[in-house]
Amino acid sequence: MAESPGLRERKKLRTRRALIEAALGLFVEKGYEETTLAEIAAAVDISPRTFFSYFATKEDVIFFDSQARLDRALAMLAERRPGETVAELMLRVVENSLDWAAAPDDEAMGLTAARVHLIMSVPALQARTLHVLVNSQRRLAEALHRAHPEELDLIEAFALVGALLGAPTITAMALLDRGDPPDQVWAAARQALDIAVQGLRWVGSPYRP
Amino acid sequence: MAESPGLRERKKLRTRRALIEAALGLFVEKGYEETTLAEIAAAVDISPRTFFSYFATKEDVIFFDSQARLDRALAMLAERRPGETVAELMLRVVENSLDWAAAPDDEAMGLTAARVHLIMSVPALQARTLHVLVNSQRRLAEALHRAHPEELDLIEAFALVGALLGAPTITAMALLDRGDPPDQVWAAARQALDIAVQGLRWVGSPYRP
DNA sequence: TGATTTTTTGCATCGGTTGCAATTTTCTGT
DNA sequence: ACAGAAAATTGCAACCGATGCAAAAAATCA
Repeated sequence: MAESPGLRERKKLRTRRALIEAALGLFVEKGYEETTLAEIAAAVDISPRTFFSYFATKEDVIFFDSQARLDRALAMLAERRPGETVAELMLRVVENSLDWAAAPDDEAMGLTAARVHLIMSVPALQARTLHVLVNSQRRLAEALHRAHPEELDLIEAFALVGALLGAPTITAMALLDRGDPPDQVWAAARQALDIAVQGLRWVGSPYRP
Repeated sequence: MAESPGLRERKKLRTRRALIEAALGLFVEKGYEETTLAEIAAAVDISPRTFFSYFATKEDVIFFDSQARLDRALAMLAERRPGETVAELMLRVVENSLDWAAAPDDEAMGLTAARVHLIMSVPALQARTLHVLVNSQRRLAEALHRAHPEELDLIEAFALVGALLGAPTITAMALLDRGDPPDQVWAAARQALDIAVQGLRWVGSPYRP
């Protein structure tokens, strides 16, 4: 057992990849809603019915790697460095995940700029993004609490993760949505993260009408 | 013009209300996905086609009041009190919006517990909730910045709103999802909000493996 | 009442999704 | 290389949500 993957799995991987690329290409070319499942299937030369043995839904072809991304973040949680506070650990995790919008087109597997743009501009995909995001935040918080239960109770973990990720996330989404260039977006998200870390008491001064 | 509403509009309001109530009842009774548009229409005795002149989508029958809620929050932004910092103002807005999960069943118009439960348990509705939430956060941040541009630049506003709302939001969603009772959820969300306000440097101590 | 405007309705259609059974492809042991 | 088991692919029918369109019904107004 554990042989090198047979023809079956190699083929399946290839088809999967082809589907992702074909779909993305079509989405970019003619829009997400305007691209039909049948077209995607045709582009890869499989029957429309077979599409659903690769992806459960049309959306999934866009979000194929969200699980892997979460796994990577969860793995980072296990590598707390000596002398590091929990907050610093989470900060590292969040920074690492900020590649989200920052990574330049990564032929291999990354979020291409085209994908980011799609995700930000199609309402159905926006909603799904947020769903993924919040699920991830939840899992992160739970893992963080489990890993260091003496330092953080569950609510504190949620608050930590929610504030730390909420600030850069909404910043990034808003700026991406308005079409700001990715590097500016990334810088703004970093800045938002810093502000969240520092706490909010500093913001502003008493109102003198 | 601006007469008392004629029969037409009264009827339309009544039908709208009936649709909301019938739909919610059916959703609770047999599940969201399992309830068909035709059934909802039949319960109110209109043709299925007519449903779409009251709500654009099936989801909308659940989210009919999200716009009003955002408007209320935006209105609060305009009422900054003397001596209040921007952060304190936002804090008040967020606290006010936390009624979201806290309000007991409100015959009049509020989010009933049943609705909260539906929203938390049906993935499509979860996604939509988040979409609404993030849009609201974005609008709030933009309004906040516009109202007090000397005190907050746009990024700071996003960070403020994102952290302040992100912390209680994810806390509430996670706890509601796991079935915690609403009053506990609300308390936890309040606590998460406090933590976000204070900033996160305090969390935990250096790691000594 | 009769003419006008708005609402409702039926119908046909489309796209995403699922269940099922038949068919084809790959794998396993010999 | 071959037969049979296992898995993947396919076509087909059906369901549901959603949309466009034109006919029918209801409300408004003169």
